[in-house]
Amino acid sequence: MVPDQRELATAAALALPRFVGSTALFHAAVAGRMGVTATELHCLHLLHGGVSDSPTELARLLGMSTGAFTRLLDRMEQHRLAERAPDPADRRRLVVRPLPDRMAELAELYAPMARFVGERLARFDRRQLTALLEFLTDGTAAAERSTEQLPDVTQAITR
Amino acid sequence: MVPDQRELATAAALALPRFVGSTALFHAAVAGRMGVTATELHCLHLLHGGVSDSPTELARLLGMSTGAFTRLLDRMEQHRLAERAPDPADRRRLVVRPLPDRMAELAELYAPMARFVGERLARFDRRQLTALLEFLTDGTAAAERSTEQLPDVTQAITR
DNA sequence: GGCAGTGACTGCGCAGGGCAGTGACTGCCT
DNA sequence: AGGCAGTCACTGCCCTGCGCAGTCACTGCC
Repeated sequence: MVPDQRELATAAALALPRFVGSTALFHAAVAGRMGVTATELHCLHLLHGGVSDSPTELARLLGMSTGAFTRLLDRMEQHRLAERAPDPADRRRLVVRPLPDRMAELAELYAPMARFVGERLARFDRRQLTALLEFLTDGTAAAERSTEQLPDVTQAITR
Repeated sequence: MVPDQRELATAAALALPRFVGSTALFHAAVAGRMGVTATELHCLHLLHGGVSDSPTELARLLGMSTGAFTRLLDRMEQHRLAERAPDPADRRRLVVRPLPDRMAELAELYAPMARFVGERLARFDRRQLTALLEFLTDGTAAAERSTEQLPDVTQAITR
């Protein structure tokens, strides 16, 4: 049987949460092996992606308070994942910089997944890659937007 | 400029962790609105996907101990997300069943993401959908496998 | 019919994160 | 120039989710 377009779409929609769940779990496991938290690893990804170096902004992207982020940074410095540096332009602020120290270790742990991703992507043609890339980047934006615009309507909690 | 195959592939590989991170954060936010934990929601997904109904197996898939899962189940019952039922075949075991009670609420909160996913997938042709679906399902398997086979080699922790 | 193995469940401790308050610093607005 | 609200990172205090290890019930193998 050849699945039609609609079937493929619904199947993909169902596979998505499962994929995200298992991948997030893999991240957590990698973090565990490195002796750090999943949050620290998530932050490290943001730093390496060059998304931001501002504590407040990073805290927002990580979905946590600035207070919690302060202690997250403490841990990340302790674990040699990142470091604080003063912001010359504004003496209240500071910039967060990723450290290269443990990148080799990280790469080693990520290796099996990286290999899988590499192999899979190599099999796709340009149109397929474009679709996947669009889905990922626009999905990221949609997720961030949706997170901020979540309705408060949920008084219906049974308690 | 038209990006070539390799550029597309590396871009996708970079976009992946970001996507997973933001999506996981969205899940956590949805959970927060429902007054439950992200773990409870993750478990609920597994239950609805029909992945398993065994506490031990679910605990494994969620990356936690059976003891912690017992209390997770307690909370899920309290929050009307799932219920325990005895296993007629083995009186030590029990089966976990998802409850429909709060599905409407869940669907409402997921709506913006579901809409995005629906729209995006509708634009893709069959080949693109196939690629995406393969990537998701095989990626799930790869993540689960990789999680279990993580090397212990990480003595290099600076401590 | 005994016994190791497996299932779910409980005390205890720990750690990550929220909340609210603090002090340093900025830049706007008279 | 100078005061003042706003912003930034940081600190108790608390709450909660989870791991660990031990417990009891039950199974099936020998």
